[in-house]
Amino acid sequence: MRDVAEHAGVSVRTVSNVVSGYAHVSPSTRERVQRSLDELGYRMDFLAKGLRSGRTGFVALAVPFLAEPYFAELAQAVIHAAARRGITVLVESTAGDREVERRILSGGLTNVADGVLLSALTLPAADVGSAVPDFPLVMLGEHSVGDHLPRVGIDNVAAARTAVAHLVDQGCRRIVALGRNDSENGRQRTEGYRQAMAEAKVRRVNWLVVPVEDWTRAEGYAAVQELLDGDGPLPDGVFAFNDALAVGALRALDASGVRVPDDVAVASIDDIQEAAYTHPPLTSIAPDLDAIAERALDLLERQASPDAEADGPPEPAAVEPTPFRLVVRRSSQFRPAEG
Amino acid sequence: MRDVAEHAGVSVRTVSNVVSGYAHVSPSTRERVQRSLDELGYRMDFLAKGLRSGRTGFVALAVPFLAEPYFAELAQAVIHAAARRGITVLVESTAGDREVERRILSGGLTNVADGVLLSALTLPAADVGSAVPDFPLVMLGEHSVGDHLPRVGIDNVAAARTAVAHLVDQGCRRIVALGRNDSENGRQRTEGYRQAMAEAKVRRVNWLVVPVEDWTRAEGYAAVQELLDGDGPLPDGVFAFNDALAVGALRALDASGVRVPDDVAVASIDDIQEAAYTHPPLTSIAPDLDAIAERALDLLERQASPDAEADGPPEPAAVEPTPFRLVVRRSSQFRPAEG
DNA sequence: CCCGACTCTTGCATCGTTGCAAACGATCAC
DNA sequence: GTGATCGTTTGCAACGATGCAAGAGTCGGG
Repeated sequence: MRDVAEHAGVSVRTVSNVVSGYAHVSPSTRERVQRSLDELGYRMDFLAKGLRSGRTGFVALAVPFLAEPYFAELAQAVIHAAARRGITVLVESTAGDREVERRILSGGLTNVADGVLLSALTLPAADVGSAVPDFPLVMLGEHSVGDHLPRVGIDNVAAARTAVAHLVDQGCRRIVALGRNDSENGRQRTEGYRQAMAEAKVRRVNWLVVPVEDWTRAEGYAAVQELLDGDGPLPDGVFAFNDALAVGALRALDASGVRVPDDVAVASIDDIQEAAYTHPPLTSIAPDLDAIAERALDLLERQASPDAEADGPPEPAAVEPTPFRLVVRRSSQFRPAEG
Repeated sequence: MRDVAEHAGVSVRTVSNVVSGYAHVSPSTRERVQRSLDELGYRMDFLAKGLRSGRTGFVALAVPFLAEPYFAELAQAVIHAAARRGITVLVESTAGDREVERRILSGGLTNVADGVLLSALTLPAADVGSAVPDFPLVMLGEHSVGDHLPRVGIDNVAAARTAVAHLVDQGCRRIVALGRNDSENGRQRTEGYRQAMAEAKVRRVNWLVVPVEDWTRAEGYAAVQELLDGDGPLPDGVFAFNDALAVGALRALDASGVRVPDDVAVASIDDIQEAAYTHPPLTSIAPDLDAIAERALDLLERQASPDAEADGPPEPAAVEPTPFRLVVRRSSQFRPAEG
């Protein structure tokens, strides 16, 4: 910038004014500086700007596994939404490591990013504690890790209930819930399953929740395989906690010659792009990723604004779940044999 | 840092020495400073450090679509490899926008990142020109956009040839190549297809290259649908340029009642995780993503090192393609009716 | 007992940019 | 003609860290 100033015969400060679009710069000066700028191929140093102004224009997004389609699509949505605001996204992959998530929560990314979006998969509430972080933070997906933290996501209980109710509507009675684990998300989706089953007055003996380690295709495959190998009565419906599990389940059912949806109906949550191309196409709950991304960024900006501390607890509207919809495809077109 | 110095009763410089692990600091001082550090919850400012030292510890990775599984998995591999070197990855999504890619090439990320990894999908060679960028840059995937730029990726011609040769081995004769477009990658994979067909002495009349816009599931579906609706003879093999296209193709074949692999064998390139769960499981060429990530980072580091300018053109070894292997699954188990 | 060598600590300048407030020149109203 | 006002430009300091080189203190050898 110093070079540019010299080349244009003005002060460094004036160059800064031109670059940052300050109003009171005479057209002639502006043009002259602009020419020097172009001629010398000047590029602004983000670091210095960030150091001086305290804002970097970065938002960090931490997800457990970027290679999992759901998170990849979420990241894409966030990047897109951020780009429209002139914000660049820094994507971190925590690998589901509790330690990494904790480090992020305790401010490991401050100074690098103006705000942090954390999609914590494994983080137990205990780790979060009740400390409110000293930097803008929004939790994605989890809806009760800590009530004091702003968060964005669908209502997991309602989503699960909707999916299971749909299976019930199709005539399924013996519905397996696939995917319980000790995550908050897992608990909530289990609860949604329970509610739907209770509402439908399905007899308790037909309730079955199958636990898995991770919500991956491999786990879904293994769990269903085991179920089929067992000696219990076969289910007529599978509600997978996410699409990856459902994809694994579909493969296992297919491998064992169980027909979907004729013998077993399948539905799940996430509606990743892959879901429209499975065999058969998968019925799934589609969260509005764009809405999630937009709202998350809104919340970050609100936290960053100076009057943030004035309004104490987050507004009720801020924690209202984002919308979702049920996308019905062939996997759930179950019609039980009459009689 | 000033606060810490005051709290510990030493100078700012000494605190800096402790933080950066300078050798000549007395144990007592070190411990005292360390205690103050912990007590005040000191966190180093990346920006200031970066501004002073000229290195940020960031590497930027630009891919066309993060939501495409192949790129998500590639990003995951890069993030993982970078993490082991203490490097943080900044993931950009260019949305396949030529303008965005060009901006990155002309240095839009300098100062933010120590180096840039660019996976350019659409960028024509003309845009690259022959100008060598003034910052560390490594191209991913593309293998002849500009010979002067270091690049990492598999040999696309060989990969395509291997996949097609495999289909030929299975007895396929009328093999459709699905995915030509005007990208460099597309040209190379088309060339590999041609070579394999020629080597197998397949009659020209059985060669067929179907063009598509993007390498997505939807395009793969549409292309195959159109093919089946046409009045030409049906193929007995499909070589898709990537797994996404293959997934779409499988779905279209299934929807039309064409059996895979009995009627048509399918193979493609990428071996994304999804490939093991399609119907039937998809035979695919698996590039070694970890090797790609490692080598790309190596090349960046070499460019960043001070003696980089000494050794003129990149070493031959640096441009040697990374390894890949053929993963055979059921989709290619074609056995033609005898006679 | 003094001096050099070594260890530990420190002050100053600096990276590239922007906030602040003053300086400058011109225009305007009285 | 003079003071107030406005638009335009500028110098200085600062953001938080590190490179450099010098200062303070300690030890051992001559």
